[in-house]
Amino acid sequence: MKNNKPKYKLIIDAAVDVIAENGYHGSQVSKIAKKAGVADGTIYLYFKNKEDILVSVFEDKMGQFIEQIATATSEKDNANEKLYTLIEMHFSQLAANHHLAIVTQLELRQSNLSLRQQINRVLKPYLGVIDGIVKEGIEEKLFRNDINIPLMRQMIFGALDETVTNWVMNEEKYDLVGLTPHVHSLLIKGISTD
Amino acid sequence: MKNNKPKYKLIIDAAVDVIAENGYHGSQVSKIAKKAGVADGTIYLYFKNKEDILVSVFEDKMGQFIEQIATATSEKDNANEKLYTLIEMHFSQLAANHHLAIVTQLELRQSNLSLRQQINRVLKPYLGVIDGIVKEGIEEKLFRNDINIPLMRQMIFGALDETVTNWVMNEEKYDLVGLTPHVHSLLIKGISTD
Amino acid sequence: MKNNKPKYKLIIDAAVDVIAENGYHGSQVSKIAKKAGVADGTIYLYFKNKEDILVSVFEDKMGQFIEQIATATSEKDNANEKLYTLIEMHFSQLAANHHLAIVTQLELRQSNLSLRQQINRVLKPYLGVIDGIVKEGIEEKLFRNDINIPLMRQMIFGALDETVTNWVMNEEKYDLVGLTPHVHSLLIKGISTD
Amino acid sequence: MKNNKPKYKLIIDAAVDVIAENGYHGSQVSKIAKKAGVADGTIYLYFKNKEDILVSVFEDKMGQFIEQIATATSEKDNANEKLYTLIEMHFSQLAANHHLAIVTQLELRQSNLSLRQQINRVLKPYLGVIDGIVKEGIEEKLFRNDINIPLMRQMIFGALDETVTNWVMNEEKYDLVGLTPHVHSLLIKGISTD
DNA sequence: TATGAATGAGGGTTCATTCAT
DNA sequence: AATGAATGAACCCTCATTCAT
Repeated sequence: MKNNKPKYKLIIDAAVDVIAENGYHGSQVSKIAKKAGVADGTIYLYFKNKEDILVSVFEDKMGQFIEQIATATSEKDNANEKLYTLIEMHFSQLAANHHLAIVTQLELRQSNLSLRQQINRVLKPYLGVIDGIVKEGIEEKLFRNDINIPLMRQMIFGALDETVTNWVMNEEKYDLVGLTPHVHSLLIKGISTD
Repeated sequence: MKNNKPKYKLIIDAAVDVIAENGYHGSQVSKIAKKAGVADGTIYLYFKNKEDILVSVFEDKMGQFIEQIATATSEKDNANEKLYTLIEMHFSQLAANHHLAIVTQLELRQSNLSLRQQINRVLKPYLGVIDGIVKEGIEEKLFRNDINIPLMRQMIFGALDETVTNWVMNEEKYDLVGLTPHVHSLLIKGISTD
Repeated sequence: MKNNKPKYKLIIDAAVDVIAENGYHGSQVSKIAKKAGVADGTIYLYFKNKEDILVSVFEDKMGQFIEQIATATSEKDNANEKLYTLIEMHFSQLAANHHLAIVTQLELRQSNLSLRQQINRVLKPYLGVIDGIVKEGIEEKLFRNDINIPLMRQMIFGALDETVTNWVMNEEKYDLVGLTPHVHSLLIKGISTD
Repeated sequence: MKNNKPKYKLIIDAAVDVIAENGYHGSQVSKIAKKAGVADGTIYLYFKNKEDILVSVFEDKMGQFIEQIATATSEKDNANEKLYTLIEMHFSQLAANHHLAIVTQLELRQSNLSLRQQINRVLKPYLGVIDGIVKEGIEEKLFRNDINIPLMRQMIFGALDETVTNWVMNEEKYDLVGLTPHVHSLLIKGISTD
């Protein structure tokens, strides 16, 4: 219901900007309300509490993020290409959205455990996409069949996430998307020479 | 009767326990002082402020953590074995210290940027150890010579970190150390069948 | 039932009472809030910080004090009568307001330099009134033309201030306003017999 | 007893310097101890508490101040000259001792009521000296015999004190001692032309 | 006498949330 | 639906004083 309201969207977008500009701890509800052009109290007509705003930011933005990746990978023919596309889009979407990258990689991690768990819940479908690619790769005999799928998924996600975080913390000074083939190659072939 | 441990150590150890039990935001200085058996004011004879306690916890505990790994890996003969040992010890040390694992993987990440940057500073030597192993592997021709070392290091660290975080968030229900050969294998050989 | 006074005024009046009763250092913000019948946080909707309450008390109360004196003296015909009126009103206004007298003569002086300088700023117009009377007296040839005006103003203010402070410190046991003719006479004619 | 100890003196002198340099509220006991070259605890072998240090500073320094003035005035032949000498020495002693002037005129006034009352006790003898001069002047028929002596004393002290305070607050930019004849003249002859 | 490590009470201020309008 | 004034709980840190040595 609330997703259809324009104010809901106004507040979500204001929250991303405010958090990116002021940091997690500098983002008071009143500041978000001001940026969104609504009264403080209005926030509570659309969100249960402050944490709900943050979760909703993540749901909303990551929802789109994940959907884009899910759609794009589904159009590829094999697991190898799908993984490449996933990496490329993971990087390109965050590289294209400065504020969102700061919020997801740095600011939202400063939240309490409860929020972190809800964020993980939002990430579940993305992890599902990765799982699907790995499974498909095994079926296609492109990937080894002795791998622990959840573990592989963690490694892929951990590698991408750490790469993006480092890029953000280094003030986005280099070309993130350009790392795609290297990351893909390392995940596919590993580090070994043989 | 009295505790002979130096107060500095008492406070560090108390902080780990209190943070693990109450979470980052539930860890008031007074709670740490009480657990350490000292007065609130005594904390400030040994630490500049609350953030300094947290940084010191990380420096102290991670300092040992890193040193153990550095020593153990240096005793191995080649990069392959060194990487295996690094993974195994990374997992085993955190698996052996429940509270420390919670603090490093979950609670300390909820901190502000300033603290995060200090934490990264402490991690530098560990990243240096990983870099060293990768370089050595290339020299030994065990590892491919076309890999981007900082990227590889990020992927290794990201994979280990994500694996431990997931283990902690899943309430440590499975055997973390047992994942060592799988993680090692994936990093070394990648996911591909050929 | 509810108090219709604006909160700003409620807090100012509460502050005068609380400071007079508890002393400067015994006047916690929470005590002032309680006396004013508002929440602690409400104070900060009307005042920047605690010091701002104190400055505002002085501005508000002394503003009225000074205006009364300025108006009354302007209605007198010559500098001599104006000086008499100034002394009389200076004494009578403080004698009529027990709490205000304690606050201005004793408590507000226990403040830090920054507050003291702001208090001096508020007093400026009063010192200007005194200067004006002295100048007028010189023009009217009632007062000597060889006097240093700032010095004379300091002496007049110092004499009045010291007289009121002594009266307050002696628990207001005698008639302050009754001293008017003596103080006036001493300022006008000096101590000498010739 | 304690007055004979060198450490007592060391601490008193350190206190004057520390207060003049750091202000009343910036003068922690530990800072005074450090400046005096003794341990914090040693302070409490010579002084009951912090307030006692401050009272003792005033007793010690003002004791000398008053004694000098009492001696010098007693050597003059009539009340008129004695008053002149008192003003001159009041100004010159404070003008000669920058730190002491700051402490007596500004910093010590930021103290609580109890300390202020003790300071007044120390000032009593000085007020007695002024009283004596006024009485003598009346007896010598140099001064009017209809004046209220305590009031006159307040006015004299108030005038001198206000003059010195203004000089200190104006960063001692002009010649304080040079004001002596003007202040004397105003006190003796008043402001009137006749 | 002298030390200085240890104590612990005390308070200004912020900000998420509410509710009367 | 919308407002925004009002609420009040929560907490880090300082520093005068003590006391075991």
